[in-house]
Amino acid sequence: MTEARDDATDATDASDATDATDPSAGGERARRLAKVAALRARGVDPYPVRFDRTHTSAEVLEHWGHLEAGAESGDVVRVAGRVVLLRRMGKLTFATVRDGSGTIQLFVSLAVLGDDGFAAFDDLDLGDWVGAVGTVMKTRKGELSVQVDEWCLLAKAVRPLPDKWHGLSDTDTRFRQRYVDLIANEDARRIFAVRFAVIATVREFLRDRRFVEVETPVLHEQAGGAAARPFTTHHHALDLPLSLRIALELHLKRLLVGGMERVFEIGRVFRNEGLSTRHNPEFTMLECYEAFADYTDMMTLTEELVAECARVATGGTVVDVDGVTVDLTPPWPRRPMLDLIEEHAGVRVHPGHPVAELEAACDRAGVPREAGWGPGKLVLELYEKTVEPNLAGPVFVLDYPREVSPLARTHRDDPELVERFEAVVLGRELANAFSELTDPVDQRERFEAQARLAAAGDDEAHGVDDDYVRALEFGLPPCGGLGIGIDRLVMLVAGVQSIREVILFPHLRPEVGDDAGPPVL
RNA sequence: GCGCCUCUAGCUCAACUGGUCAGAGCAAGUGACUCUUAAUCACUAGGUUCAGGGUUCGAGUCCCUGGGGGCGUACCA
Repeated sequence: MTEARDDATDATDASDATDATDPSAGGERARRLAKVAALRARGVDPYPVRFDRTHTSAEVLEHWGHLEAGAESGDVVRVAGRVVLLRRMGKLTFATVRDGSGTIQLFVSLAVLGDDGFAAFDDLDLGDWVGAVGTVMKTRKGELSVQVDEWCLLAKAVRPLPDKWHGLSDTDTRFRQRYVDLIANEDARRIFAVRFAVIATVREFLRDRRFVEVETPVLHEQAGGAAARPFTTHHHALDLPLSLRIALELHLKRLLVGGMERVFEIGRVFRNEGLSTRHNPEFTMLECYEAFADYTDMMTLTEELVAECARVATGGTVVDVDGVTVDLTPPWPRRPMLDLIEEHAGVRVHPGHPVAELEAACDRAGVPREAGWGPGKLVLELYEKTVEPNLAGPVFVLDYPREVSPLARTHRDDPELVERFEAVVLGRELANAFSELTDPVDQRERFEAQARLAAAGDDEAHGVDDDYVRALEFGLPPCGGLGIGIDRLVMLVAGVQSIREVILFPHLRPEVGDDAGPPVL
């Protein structure tokens, strides 16, 4: 028994009263808080200001990984990380320490540190952050290690780590306390590494093609660019109702009017709708616009971009999502929507057909419909209910009804259709793109049609954006636009089924209970 | 919003049809151990079985209400 341990034990006893009301980890948190007090009493700061690190664990492996078992390099390094495993052997302790790059073993011996230093190291708990100074060596069993000459506590953890083998699997806790998930679960760290790689790849890919990254407002006077219910808020000083954006589209196209020929934005958008494995109220959207291009150019861009993300994230263009293999290698098939409906529902429809006929087609296909839907909406419903869920993909679904696409250019060959596609993978929309509508008169009419829907009670339709039409009146060059849900792209290349797995802090109902409350001291 | 499933120690999980059933592993405490690798070994402690009602001689188990989560569905161009 060392003096330090005596202090800690006494302090624990002194704070026994807190145990009964401590909501976390039984008495473990109180015990560790008592250690913090004991450290301070000895003049040790359990939360010091900084540490000079010379090497990450990966760098130690890179430079000294070749050492022979049992060899000492003689090179001194300073490493830092969280203690995730401890193996105490009496006068020798092995600690596995993890930093952002991996893990490194600390080799800690009584003979080197002396009684006090060794006893203090023995007082560490799993989860504590430490900094260590020592010689790089390899144990007789061949484990690369730092033989510790000096060390210090960098941050005391007062809550215990989850099970070191089984990790943390409770989804509620994993998402609410993502920090614990990231500590405990290798797969969580992997998924977010994929996410960061995908976003970096998108930026690099588009910059290589001379797209300029821009930032546009999140607060809109009038939400537009998509069919969705916005969140609303209020600006106090201006006494102005505002909406959070539901898309990036309208501002980006204004920039093309201004002469910026290729722009993109990766930004958060917000939609006030239900939650599911595929929907989070706020999610990250990529939109890019290219002057003088049309939707066929956007198809090429899409398949190349997605394939490149998959290559960077996984090394190849064939991904596996829960046992289902998807080959993302370009080119992807391009199929008109009306052909697909004919294949899957056995009926040749067209948005130019009479409403009664299309309603009958829906009824025969067992697709529920609402009174008042126009022909375009009926055709779209037929597609979404009978075709989309069955498309393994990747596939480009081409040429949507004009009525349901108020921002897309009328099709060059068919006035009832627009030049629009969605990329579908595993029955889900991954990308949405058009040859953009550039005619200000046509655009105003489309907006007015939406405004009539809104007036009729459709809370996902929006009114006329006068400033946007004014911008078009200055001349929007012919252009193609593309939107990709980054979260869904990450899900695809990371091979996960829930959007919550790829969002660091997914939206959940408010937490109940007192575990997150103030410390009981 | 609706339907189904689920909630047991800090973590991961047990407990046949209601009947010594509140248990195990990890984590924690004590002890042994100078080459471990999820270290090992011995001992110890740890619970409002999500909350509140109810049925019963008896409820972790059955019923009701509420809460969290999951899945499906609706909504989601």
